[in-house]
Amino acid sequence: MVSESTGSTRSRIQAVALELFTEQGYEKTSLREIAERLGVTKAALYYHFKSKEEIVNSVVEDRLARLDAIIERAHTRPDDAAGRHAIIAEYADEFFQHGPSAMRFFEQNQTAFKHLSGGQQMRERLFAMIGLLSRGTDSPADQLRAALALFSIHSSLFAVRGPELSNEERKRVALEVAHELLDTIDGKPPAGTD
Amino acid sequence: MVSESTGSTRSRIQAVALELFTEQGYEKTSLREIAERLGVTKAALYYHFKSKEEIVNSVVEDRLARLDAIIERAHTRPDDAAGRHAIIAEYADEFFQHGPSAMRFFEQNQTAFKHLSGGQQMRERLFAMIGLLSRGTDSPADQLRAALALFSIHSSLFAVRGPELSNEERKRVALEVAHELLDTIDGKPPAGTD
Amino acid sequence: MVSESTGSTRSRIQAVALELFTEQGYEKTSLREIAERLGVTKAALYYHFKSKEEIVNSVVEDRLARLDAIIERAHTRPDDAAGRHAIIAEYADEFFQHGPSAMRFFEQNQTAFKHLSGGQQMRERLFAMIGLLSRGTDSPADQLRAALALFSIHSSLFAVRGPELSNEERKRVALEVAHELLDTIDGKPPAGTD
Amino acid sequence: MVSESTGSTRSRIQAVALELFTEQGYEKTSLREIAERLGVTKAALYYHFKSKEEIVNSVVEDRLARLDAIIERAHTRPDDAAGRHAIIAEYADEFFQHGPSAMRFFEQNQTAFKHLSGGQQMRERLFAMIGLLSRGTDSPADQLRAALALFSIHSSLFAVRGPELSNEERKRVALEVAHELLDTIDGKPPAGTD
DNA sequence: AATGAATGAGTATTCATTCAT
DNA sequence: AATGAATGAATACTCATTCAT
Repeated sequence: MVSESTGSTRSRIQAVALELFTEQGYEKTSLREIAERLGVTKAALYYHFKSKEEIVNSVVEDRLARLDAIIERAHTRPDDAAGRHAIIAEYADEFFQHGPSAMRFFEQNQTAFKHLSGGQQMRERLFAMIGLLSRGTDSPADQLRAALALFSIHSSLFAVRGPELSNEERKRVALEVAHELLDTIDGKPPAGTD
Repeated sequence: MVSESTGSTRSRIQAVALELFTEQGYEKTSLREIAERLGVTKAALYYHFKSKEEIVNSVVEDRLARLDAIIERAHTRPDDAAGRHAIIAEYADEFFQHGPSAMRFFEQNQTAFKHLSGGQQMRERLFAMIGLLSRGTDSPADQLRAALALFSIHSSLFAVRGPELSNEERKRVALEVAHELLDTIDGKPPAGTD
Repeated sequence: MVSESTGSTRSRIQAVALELFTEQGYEKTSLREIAERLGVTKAALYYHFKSKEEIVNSVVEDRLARLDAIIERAHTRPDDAAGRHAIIAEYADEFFQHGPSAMRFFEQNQTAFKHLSGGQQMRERLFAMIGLLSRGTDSPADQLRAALALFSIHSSLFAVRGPELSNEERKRVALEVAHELLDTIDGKPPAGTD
Repeated sequence: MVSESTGSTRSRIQAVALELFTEQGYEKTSLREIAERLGVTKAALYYHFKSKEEIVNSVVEDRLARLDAIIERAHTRPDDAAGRHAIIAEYADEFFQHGPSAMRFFEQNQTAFKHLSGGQQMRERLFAMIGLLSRGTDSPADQLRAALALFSIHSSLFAVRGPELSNEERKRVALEVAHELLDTIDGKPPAGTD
């Protein structure tokens, strides 16, 4: 209702939409609600985006681009513990910098995302990450370790109940646990783990 | 359109609802759709349940009861690696026996569940499980390990790409990784806990 | 707004829709308007018909059936002036009995009907009639005469300005002119025309 | 998307509008659609015309003027078969020269035209033409013959199925049939009608 | 001569729910 | 144990139109 005219209308729509979609879910959030929060009419949303789905896609788009960059660099890294550490570290940096909101958005809307083009691309990227973290092994256990290493980053936000943990601390903890998981991959644990 | 009339109408409603809610999400699934699949009218659903939410709750209810049993038994177990193994093993048994559908249902509908009483209870139980798996430690890393041990069970269904893995094999893999995580908890191997 | 409960709701919807579609056009007539005239809600319309288009189709359906019957009988008639007289007479009977409303409806909504399945079928039937009235000749002029014979029936409603003409009289006039046109077909004018 | 920039924007708008209104109907055609086809914005349309209706009126205007000229000349012609031939010939010339598009536009949008000032004027002119073609007779049958003579011109475009007929040929056929109709007018029925 | 941004009123359609039978 | 008929409130989306630039 109040229009704190920060930024162009287009990006204000994206911000409010991201927030509401995350809180209440994509389906449950109506365009009326978004418009009201911004103090504009529904028709204004349609001036900037041609459908509800397009709002989602536009929000997802730049996270997708950043993920793609990470994935590209990951391909060039050595297929060993050190390489995997580097990959997950980059992912954690991205996640804690721009990410929590976008990722929570994604996790909170899994079913909706199944049928949204932006969502499907997100899925693909995550599976690509997992694949890259478990390159060179076919072991099911290793694949699972790679997946959990990734989830370690995501989960650190809500699974760790420590009341007043900074994001920096959460990231450190998340990486610590992720490293343990990644180091077990391939049956070649680094020397000093025992 | 007419499902095989197996079981009472009431339980057929629950089964179809669970399936559709999981596939398409709670919000996206309409009572009309459920009714049509069963070959009855919407009004029939209202004979058996007094609202859409109540269908969800009734579906969740017995899983909740079983989870409660597991949690109760968990309280009596020793606060060491062996105890944790026993807890997670029981959880895995439940999950792979009745569970995948119910759990996927839950994971696919996180936002909806935030505002559904059955969902909130599910959340509580999961956090209780994580708490029990990391009893006796305040370490954030340990809490995260406990959470990931739980997610190891859930993730084994989709994160492991092995094409033709049986549920039995998935369970074994999930527990293998879960054990690694749980065994790292506390840095104080069973002895010094008392 | 007033609900003179004549007939089932379903057929009252059809009647009101036909009337409004004819007066104002299909596109210009909203379901809200139809519902209001009937004193029901829009949702009630959707209980009886699954879309706006379906209302049109259902209205057109029985006229279509009657037209088909006429066409079928027309096939069995001799391919001469007498046969053509019989065909057009039957058509005129149908038109003046049930028809004016339905036909005006059709003529007033030509563009809409192009994209409505019921409309396309109507078109087909009319062209079939024209074809049957000009069977056995390839002469363009004859085809045109056949078409105008048909339009003679339709046009008699509005083209004849005589203020207080009964439908019976209009039909007689229409058939008189139609006969002239049909009798010229095929270069075999009936004996006394020259 | 960008049309060949032939002619001023104003007349390009008229051309595209006429085309779309005829194909899809006035109501169904949106200004957005027209603007997109031209590669301009909707607001540009409003620079040239002050409303949607005004676009229609402007398109109709010059046809109206030409019709008026024909009607004026018609008044001066003798009230006999030869005079009527001259009138209909002039009308056919106009119709086949500029007309088919404009006339189809009119016929395809009858309901819309009822409430559009340009449309009402078109109606008037057509009835005036019919009146002039049946001057001097009160016979309903003659009025109908006059109307059908006019429709003969219009119908020749679609009612004659001859695949590759030129407009010139269609005109000839149309006039042949129109003449037959007009020659019967005047209460001087051919011998055998009684 | 035109655009970018927006609006107010409307559209068809869907939904969860109710209730008399 | 269920249906047929209906409702009120909502939804995504579209339209003709306006106006400052």
